[in-house]
Amino acid sequence: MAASEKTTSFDIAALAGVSQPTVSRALRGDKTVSAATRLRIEAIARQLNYKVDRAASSLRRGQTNTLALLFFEDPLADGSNINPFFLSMLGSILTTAARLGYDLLTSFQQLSEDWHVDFEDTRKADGLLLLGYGNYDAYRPRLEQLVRQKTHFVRWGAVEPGVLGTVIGCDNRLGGRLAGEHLIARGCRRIAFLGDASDAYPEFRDRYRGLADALRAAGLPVDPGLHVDALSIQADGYDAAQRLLARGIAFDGVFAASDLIALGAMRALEEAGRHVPGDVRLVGFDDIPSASLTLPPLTTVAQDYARAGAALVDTLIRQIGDQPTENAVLPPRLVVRASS
Amino acid sequence: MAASEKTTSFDIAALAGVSQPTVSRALRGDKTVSAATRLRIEAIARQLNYKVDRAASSLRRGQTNTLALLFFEDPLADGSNINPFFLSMLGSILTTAARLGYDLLTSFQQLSEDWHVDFEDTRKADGLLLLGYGNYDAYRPRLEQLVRQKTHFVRWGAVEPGVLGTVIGCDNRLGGRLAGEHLIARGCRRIAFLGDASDAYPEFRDRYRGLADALRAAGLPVDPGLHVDALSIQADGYDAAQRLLARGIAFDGVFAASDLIALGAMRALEEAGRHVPGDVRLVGFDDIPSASLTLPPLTTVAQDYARAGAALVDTLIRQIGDQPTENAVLPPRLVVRASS
DNA sequence: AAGGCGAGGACATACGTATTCAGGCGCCGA
DNA sequence: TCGGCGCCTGAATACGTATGTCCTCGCCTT
Repeated sequence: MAASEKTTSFDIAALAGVSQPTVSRALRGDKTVSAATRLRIEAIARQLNYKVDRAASSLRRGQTNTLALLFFEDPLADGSNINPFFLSMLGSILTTAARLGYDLLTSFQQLSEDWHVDFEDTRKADGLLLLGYGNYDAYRPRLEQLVRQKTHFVRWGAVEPGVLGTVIGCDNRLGGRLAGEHLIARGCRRIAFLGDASDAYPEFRDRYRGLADALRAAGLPVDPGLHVDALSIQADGYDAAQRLLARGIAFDGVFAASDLIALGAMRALEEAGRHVPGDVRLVGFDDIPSASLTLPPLTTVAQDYARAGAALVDTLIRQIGDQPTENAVLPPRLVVRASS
Repeated sequence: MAASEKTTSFDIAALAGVSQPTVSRALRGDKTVSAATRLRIEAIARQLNYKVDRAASSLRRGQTNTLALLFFEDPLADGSNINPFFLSMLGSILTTAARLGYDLLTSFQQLSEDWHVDFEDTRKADGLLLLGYGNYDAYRPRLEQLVRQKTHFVRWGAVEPGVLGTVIGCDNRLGGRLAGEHLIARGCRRIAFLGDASDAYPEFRDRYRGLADALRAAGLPVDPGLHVDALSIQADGYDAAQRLLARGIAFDGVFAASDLIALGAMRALEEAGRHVPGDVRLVGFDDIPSASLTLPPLTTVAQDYARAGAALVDTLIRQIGDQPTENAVLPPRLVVRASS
């Protein structure tokens, strides 16, 4: 314990009476090292609390065994407000990465202008995990650059033809339909949609399409007047609901493109004296932790974030290992609570 | 753009007509490089999209410019359930770290048995950030080892004499007193406390002491029968409230040691027909994002997590730089909502 | 005019590990 | 008995950067 110097593989080698390369081989499980030697080396390493130096190993091998997680979002992504839905994925991402021998670097987009090249060029990480409800059009050039650079990355988002890179996402259209069918079954006839449904936000757009599917299937009209744009933050949901109210058009149900939007809308509706669910039935999307705690508890389309996180990491690591990977669509699930 | 090889400082050097060391010095801002040379090198580097290789740099300098964030918590820390209060700190931690030139590795304790040595020995990170409401007694040996190893680490927790390492925390006793005074001012005379108040959980203990301070100052008795142990998860709060109810002792106020406990208690109380705040006034601690969304919205003692995260990172980095650091206590703030 | 001094860079090398290549040793077959 | 073939292991080296040492050149001082 006197040694204040760092323990290196040379120290282990000396004690084991072998050379440094043998130590390296033994600890990496190389089969050319005899079992007896390996066991001896492992014992000594454990005893001295020796751990392979990450930097040296990375430098030599050219890979870091680290993944970078990037929260990228348009509105207010100042870090104090990371979308709780993505935050919920953190647990399973960490667990899965650790199980596969990877560490996780966390960051968010606003922190560096060139996040799309930074992690690759500096060799900080072997691959990127992109999480966020962003403006797809705005990010497209950067994604293109990632593809050009052959950076390994997996994104959470809308799975559709021609999408850039590998994408894992949920079946947003199905989710939208579930929400719509549920509201219709509850007697709603005029269902508003809060969320930007342009191609820049394909996830929200698909949720809207799902709602439209349900409406048409029930023989109900799809009224553009009942669609209000909103980004995925609470303040935007609040504004959107107010704009909807200001239009003076009748509605008896609201499908919000995300739970955060729904929370904002809920407040605006209550402030306007429109009681939920008495006057207006409300459904959200995501099932963030707060959803079950609101007044009233929020009916929502739940995404399986545990499975999502695992799938993201799994896919990314397979991609890093140059194995073929595919986009994946996870099924959503309707969680009925009191708001509808 | 043809080069599929990695760009190195040698490439830049060749193009700039200087040696590799000069490139290194120029990019690190070394003053022995003339301004003209530096500008030339910087221009070429930018053009080639050159970035210093993290692994090589770390190996050579012996430091990584990376911090490790560790969520450690006793109950249910399976990652799917990271305490939202600590999650809320993530934003300011990321921001502050980035501003000071550090990356952030994230992990949680359950993932590795020897987290307390891993990050230091592998040189993955220059320092550790420890976040969690843990059992202090259980962790003490590990903290002692960190101190022995001279690992740089800063912990969020209770600041008190004889504490191990550097600690940033909030004034829990003051927070407890604020909660107590508020409940007393609202007319409560028999206030229950939900939370483990042993020395193993010094933060909860201090909150309890603060409550006792307030009671005594008001000339009210401190009844041990009104104290029920609970760890900081919702399920435990639910159980604790049920145990309290089962005792059959009268109470008109509840101070929960954390918001998660309060949320669980709120449900148990409602299920038992004890209306909040009509029959029982309830106050929590932390001000997690969900607190304002519950039914009724939760009165709570807010911790300034933005400031907390910044202080943690700031202190840790100063410590890494061998500058003297001190424990710090941040003032809490009472946020009055409908639950009281 | 000669010595000195400072600025600006080049040279050599260290950081700790992983891998390629070559060699030693024992055992088997002919 | 000898060549050869595996099985292990050692020697040498590369990964890309950062830094200590030394050198060169130009200018200033006396």
